[in-house]
Amino acid sequence: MEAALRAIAEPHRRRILTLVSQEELSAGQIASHFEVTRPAVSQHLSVLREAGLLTERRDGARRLYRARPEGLAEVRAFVDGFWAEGLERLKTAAEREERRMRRGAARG
Amino acid sequence: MEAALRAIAEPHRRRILTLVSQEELSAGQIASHFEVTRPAVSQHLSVLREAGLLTERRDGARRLYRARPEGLAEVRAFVDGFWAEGLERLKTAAEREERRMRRGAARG
DNA sequence: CGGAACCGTCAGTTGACGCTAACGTAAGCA
DNA sequence: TGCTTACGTTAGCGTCAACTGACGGTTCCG
Repeated sequence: MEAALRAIAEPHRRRILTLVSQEELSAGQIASHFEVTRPAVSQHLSVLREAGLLTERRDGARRLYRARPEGLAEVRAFVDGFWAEGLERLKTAAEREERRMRRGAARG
Repeated sequence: MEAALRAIAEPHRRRILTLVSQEELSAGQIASHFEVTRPAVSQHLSVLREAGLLTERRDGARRLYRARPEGLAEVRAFVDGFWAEGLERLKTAAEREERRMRRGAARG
């Protein structure tokens, strides 16, 4: 999970993931969307691949990349769990508040 | 979103968030769970607070912290959206495969 | 084989991050 | 007032991350 989080914490890499989530693209096609040099994009692709967020496939002299959403499973579990806890807490707080209101109304 | 992702990419900060997601804790109580020095924890708390993942409340000489799950809204939207896209893609791929299987069975 | 296209990798630099030690501040108590 | 507790903040250091430029390895075509 650590690797996945560090990977998507970088804006370029999030854009790369978005690009290859819809269609399979080559390294050159991906690099053409950015202003940084091609080696930089290549490094980002390595980071994403080692984090399990990308699959690499060779096609002749090119390399095609595609998103691998399963790599975000742990991250999703953490964030969703945290979110659910938060909602639960807000809910119980609201209920507590409601009980207090009712007590107040009953007493005057 | 950038700040939130960078914040939760650090293991100590994830543990801090988990700690204060259940109950409100003081800086000292939080620091007692770690082996790093208290100033280090204080810095982590600052990062989390500036990322919108924490609320700070003063109580006399102490400062109480509590998780703020709403700060993860954008992160959750990104990850969940990515996950949904992936599932959809896998689903259509499976359907395509099924059609191919049926064609193969019909022809021989 | 020669050359072009496509892409990864290797130094090397710059900036940011996480940490510790030392200091400063605000609240509580004798 | 003086001491203690509870924290945040700053300066400084080591380390890592992101980037560029130069180079090397494949693949395809004439």
